[in-house]
Amino acid sequence: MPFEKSERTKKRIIETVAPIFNKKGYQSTALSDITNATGLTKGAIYGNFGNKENLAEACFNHNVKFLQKGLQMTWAANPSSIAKLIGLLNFYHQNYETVANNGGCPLMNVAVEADDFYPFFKEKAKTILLTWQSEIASVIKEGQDSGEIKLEIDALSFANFYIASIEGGILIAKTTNNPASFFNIIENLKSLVNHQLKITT
Amino acid sequence: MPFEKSERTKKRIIETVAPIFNKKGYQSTALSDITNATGLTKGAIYGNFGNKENLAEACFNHNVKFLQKGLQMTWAANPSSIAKLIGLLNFYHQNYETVANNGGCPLMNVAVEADDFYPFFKEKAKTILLTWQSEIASVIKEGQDSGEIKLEIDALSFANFYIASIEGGILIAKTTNNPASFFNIIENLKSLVNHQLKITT
DNA sequence: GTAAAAATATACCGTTTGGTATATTTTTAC
DNA sequence: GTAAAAATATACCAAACGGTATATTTTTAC
Repeated sequence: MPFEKSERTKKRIIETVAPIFNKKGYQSTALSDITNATGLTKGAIYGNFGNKENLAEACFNHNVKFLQKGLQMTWAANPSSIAKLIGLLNFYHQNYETVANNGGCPLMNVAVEADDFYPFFKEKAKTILLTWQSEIASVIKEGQDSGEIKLEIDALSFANFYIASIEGGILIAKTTNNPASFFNIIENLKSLVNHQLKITT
Repeated sequence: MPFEKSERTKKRIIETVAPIFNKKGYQSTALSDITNATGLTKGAIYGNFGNKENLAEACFNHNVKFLQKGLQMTWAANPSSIAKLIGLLNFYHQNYETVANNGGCPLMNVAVEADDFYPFFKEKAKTILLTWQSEIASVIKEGQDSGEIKLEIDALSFANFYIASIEGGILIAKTTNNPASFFNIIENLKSLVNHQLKITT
């Protein structure tokens, strides 16, 4: 079949280079980093991706996909709203090391790097962040409809707080080399979900 | 007096370049950005700072100083522990626009950029972060000693949560161009301080 | 005002950057 | 097996990078 090898090579390049972009930053990762890591030459890279920005975008999408799948799997595995919110916190806890070793949260990395100078990447980070926020908020609203979660809770406000704490927690844990401080954030959020959101009958 | 002009020029360079470093990143800010912004030549820059890294460090210190002074002023202005914790949140609220226009939280920016590749800057960010954390924790402990704050609160754990939420809040607000989402985090934290920490007689 | 010293500008250096045109190799289809 | 096509490697380009040696200007001290 045509294109088959090309697709396999593209995939291999993305998987090899995505962690490097996430660690060094998209601007600071040089073509030489890419050719060294893959063992390919510039000709091969440009033949497959056209330019550095296309490859960077493909790698960013790949980095984000891991976290998006985690949310989808958590949603699918847990019927109740409270269980979804707790389950997602468990997912982040269990995968902290993986994320940390991969260079941290790709959303945060791109947001910080692109914030003041790369409008395209910034817009992408913004969209994903808002989607994430509204997905959490929807779960809270569902819980309110089903009688699981207190009606006086502002769904969007709590979703915002939930996400901010997680992102800040990754930042602190990674910077101080102390995973426990991230786990502490997770426990604090669980406590908020169980005692501030949940209706205890 | 000798050295006087040199000191004034250094100060001017730092004040001009510090926001650029904070926005573009320390690696991605080129000497040409520096000479263009200051109107000086490379000779002048190198005469004053020796190399790019020294200038970057001086600018980072300058960027952090604003936030450190805010904490000191808040501590000095508020005798009680609860008032200190609330006062600092007010300080962050009031200065959000200033920080955002300056390129965001310098600690976050340096932590993200330096995390996986620049050990010196990463160590610096780590130290400042831990100092900040322990300063918040100390205030909480003082509040516990004076009978203002519940004894069952884990001071370090709450300090960690407090800082993480603020950092995450800045990230989200800046990325989504929505200051309100940062103010929302601030209000949530105030609520936690007033209802979870404070002893209400 | 003048000489010494300090600060700044100019002109250069080697290296690395992203990118491209072309040659070579590998894969595909028959 | 062979010819066409696709993928990769090679060799190059101009521009930008951080940095430095030296010349020029400005400031300082007397």
